[in-house]
Amino acid sequence: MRTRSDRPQKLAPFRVYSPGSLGAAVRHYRQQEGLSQAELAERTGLNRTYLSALEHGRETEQVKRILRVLRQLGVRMTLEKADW
Amino acid sequence: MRTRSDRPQKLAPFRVYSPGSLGAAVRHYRQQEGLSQAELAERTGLNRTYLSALEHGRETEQVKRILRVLRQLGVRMTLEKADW
DNA sequence: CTACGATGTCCGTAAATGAGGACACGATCG
DNA sequence: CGATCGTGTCCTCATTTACGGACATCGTAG
Repeated sequence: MRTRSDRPQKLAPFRVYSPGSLGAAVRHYRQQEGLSQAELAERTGLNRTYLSALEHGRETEQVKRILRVLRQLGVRMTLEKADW
Repeated sequence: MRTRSDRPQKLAPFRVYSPGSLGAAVRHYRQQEGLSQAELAERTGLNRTYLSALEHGRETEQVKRILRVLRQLGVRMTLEKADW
């Protein structure tokens, strides 16, 4: 079982409503993990340049399209640390 | 305050872990709104062909990349009806 | 000061992908 | 049956975008 010693901690969920907020969340979680862009890039097989752009909410027509669809449907997107 | 007459209803949140699950969620919410792909396409200014592909989770590289980053960071993405 | 790590950013290129239009199919309606 | 609607799918074209490499800046440790 799990002891409640060091609490799982109510990790605030991130509300994603734009490419910018998505990027901010990614950066937040990346730093929380103590990873550099380069390390995360390597682990995910992605380009560091891409990650930098992602965190800045740039180059993401795609994300905007999807968020537009969700907004139109009245759906909210949230990100949160999987506490398990 | 808010009366509990017609409950806000515990709308099940969707867990997004792949392009496919994202598509399934979009379809679910679209139908819940009683919209056809064509109508949603018009309202969002997107192409119906694109929406069809999106709902089918047609391996959108973009989404996969982002989900890969989130998974690597141990972050969970969820979609849910904004009940307001 | 010097060295180094982290990050922002620019460039050229190749690949991914959305737009638009068209056609097929199945279901429903009259 | 014929008409219509919703959706899947295919094609082509133009645009978008990620990759890779390189360089500049900034902060910090030595």
